[in-house]
Amino acid sequence: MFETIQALADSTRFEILQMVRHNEMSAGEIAGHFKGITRPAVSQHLGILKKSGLLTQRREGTRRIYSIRPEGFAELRTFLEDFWDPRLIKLKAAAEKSQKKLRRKK
Amino acid sequence: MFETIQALADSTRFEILQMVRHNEMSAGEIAGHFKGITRPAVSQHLGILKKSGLLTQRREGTRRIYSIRPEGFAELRTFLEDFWDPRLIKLKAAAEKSQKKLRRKK
DNA sequence: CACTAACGTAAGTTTATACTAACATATAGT
DNA sequence: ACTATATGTTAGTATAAACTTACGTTAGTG
Repeated sequence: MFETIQALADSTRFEILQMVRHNEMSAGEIAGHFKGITRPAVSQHLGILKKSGLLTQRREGTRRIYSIRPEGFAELRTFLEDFWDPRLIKLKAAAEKSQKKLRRKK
Repeated sequence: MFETIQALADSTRFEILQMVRHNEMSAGEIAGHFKGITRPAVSQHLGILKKSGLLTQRREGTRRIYSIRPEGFAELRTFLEDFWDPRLIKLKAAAEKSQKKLRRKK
């Protein structure tokens, strides 16, 4: 899970995900969109994204096609939903309300 | 948004969030839970978390109390929901289904 | 006002991460 | 079998991020 977050937290990898978000792309196509960064570097990023579960890869001849792995994003969403339970917001709001009341009575 | 993701992607900051998730804590209390890391380092992490919108801070005398900022997490959740639109999953699933049918007819 | 407690901040150092260059592999075509 | 294309891998380097030490600040206390 934390691995997934770390995979997201790099601007190049973030861009890659934006790129393949709708249409799957080959490693070469992806690398072609980056200027000022070499192909091997992109390849390494693809490896990290794959390992983290945010991308999947399939082979097509000599090319490797990368596409979004929805499950990876779903897991992350679920984690965030569970992390900060909205029910706690209500409890906190109630607590603050009663505190204000007490202060006013002083 | 990306700032938020980067803020999450550090193990110390991740732990801090787990700690204050349910009960707000002072900077000193938080730093006290970390051995092998100094108080100033924790303070810097708190600054990053605050700047990213995941924590809020209020003063109480000489102490600073940190607590989760629900909006920060909500924004992140929303982003992830929008990022990979679930409707696309259905489209893709449908496409694959019809492909299988075509293959069977061969 | 002097002193302490609880912090944040800044400058410099260490460590982790991204990057490059050179090499390795695998598939397709001639 | 040879060559080209598309890509991954590895070792070493450069850059960014986290950490430490020393210092600064603000609110309470005698």
